[in-house]
Amino acid sequence: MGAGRSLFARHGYDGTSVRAITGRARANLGAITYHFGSKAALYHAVIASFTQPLRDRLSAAAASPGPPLDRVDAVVRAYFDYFAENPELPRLMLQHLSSGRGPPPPVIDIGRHLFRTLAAILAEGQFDDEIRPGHPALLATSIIAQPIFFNLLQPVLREVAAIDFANPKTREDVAEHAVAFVRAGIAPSLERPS
Amino acid sequence: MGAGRSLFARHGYDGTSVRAITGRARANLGAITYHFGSKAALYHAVIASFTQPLRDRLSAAAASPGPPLDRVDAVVRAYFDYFAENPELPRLMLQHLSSGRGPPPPVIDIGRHLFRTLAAILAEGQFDDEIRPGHPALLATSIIAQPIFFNLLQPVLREVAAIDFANPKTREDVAEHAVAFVRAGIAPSLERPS
DNA sequence: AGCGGTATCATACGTACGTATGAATGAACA
DNA sequence: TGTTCATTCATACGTACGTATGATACCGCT
Repeated sequence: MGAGRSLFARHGYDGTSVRAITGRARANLGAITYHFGSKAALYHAVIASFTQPLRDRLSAAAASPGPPLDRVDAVVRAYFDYFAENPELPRLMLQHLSSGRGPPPPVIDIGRHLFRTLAAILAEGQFDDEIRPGHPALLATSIIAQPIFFNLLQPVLREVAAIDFANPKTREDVAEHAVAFVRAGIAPSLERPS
Repeated sequence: MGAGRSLFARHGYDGTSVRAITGRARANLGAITYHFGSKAALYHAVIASFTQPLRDRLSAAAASPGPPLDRVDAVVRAYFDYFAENPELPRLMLQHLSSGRGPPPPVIDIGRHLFRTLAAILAEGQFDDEIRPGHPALLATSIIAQPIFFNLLQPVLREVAAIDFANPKTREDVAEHAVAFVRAGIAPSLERPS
C-alpha cells in the first residue's frame, strides 16, 4: 500500500504497473489482486487513505473559533501542514484532476466539501463586512489554489528561486506567504471600522 | 495533430494510444510514426504548438506599457485569454507537471520563463513601492496559480457553483475576479502616496 | 504516358500490461 | 501430529500497446 501511494503519486495511474508496485513492495505479482481485488481498487484505497484525514482536518480548521478571516487562515495552514506530512498528495490530486478520469472518487468529493465549507465561511465574512464582496465560489477557488499550487510547484521553485521545501523553515515561510497573500486578497480594501 | 492535442489533453500521455489518435484523425496506424517519428515526438510537437504562442503572448503582456500592477494584470489576462482559446491547454500543462515525467520539455521552459518575467516585474514594483514586499518568486507563484487553477477547476465550478465557462460573459467575470484577487494580493496594504 | 517520390495502407512483431489459476507454504487449532 | 485456511508464489492467458515492414495509391513532373 505504501508502495502504491508513492508510485501512483509519482507516475500516475496509467504510468504505474501492478508489477512495479508489487516489486517495490517485495510482494508477489498477485498480491494486489488478492488483497484489493484489482489495481483500480487499490488506487481508490490509496486515494481514500489520503483524502479522508485531509477532509477531517480541513473540517476542523474551518470550524475553529475566531473571525472568518482567521478561519480561512486556518484552512490554508491545515492544507500546508497536511501536504508537508504527505508530500505525495498534491501530485496525486492534480494527477487525478487533470486526468479527467471518471467517475470521480473521493478526491472530487473532498474537493467539493472543502469548497462548500470555504464558501460558507466567506459568505459569512461578507455578511459581516470582514471579507471583500465577490462570488464566494470564486474566492474559494482563488484560496484553494494557493496551498495546492505551492506544493505542486516545489521542484520549479527549488530550481528557479532556490526555495527548498525540504527545509522546514522555508516551508513555514512559504505557508506564511500564502496565508498573507490570501488574507490580502480577501480582506476588505478599506480599513474596516472594527 | 488536432486529434493528438485533444486526446493527450484529455487522457494524458499514457492514457492516449497511437491507435486512438490515428483513429480519431481517420488516419492510418502508421501515420504518427511516419510523420513525427514516434508517439513521444508527436507529444512534444503538441506541447510546443501550445506553449510557443503562449510564451510569446505572455512576453508581450509583460512588456506592455504601464505601471507594474497593470502589467501583472495584463499577464493574468493573457493567460485567461489563451486558455479560453485553447481549452485543452491547462489540463495538458497540469498533466505534465503532475506526471513528474522528465526530462522537462518546453512546458517547464515556458513556466520558468514566465516565472522570471513575473518576478522581475514584481521586483521592479517593489522597488517603487507599488507592490507589497515579499519574495518575488513566491508572489509570482501565487499569481500564476490563479489563471491555471480556474481553468483547471472548470468542471468543479460548474457543478458546485453553476459557474459555466462556456458562457463568455461568465468567463470574463471569472477573469475579472482573478485579476482583482491578484491585484489585492500584491498591492501595498496602505494607501500609497501616489 | 510513364516515372519518382511521398503518403497511406494492412498487417506483423515483440513487449508489457492486468488478471486468473492452481500449487506451495505456514501458522492456528484440534 | 494432522487438518484447515488464509496467504504467497510461479506461471499462464488474453489484450493492447508502440513500432517496423513492405505493398499500394497518389500526384507533380518530363
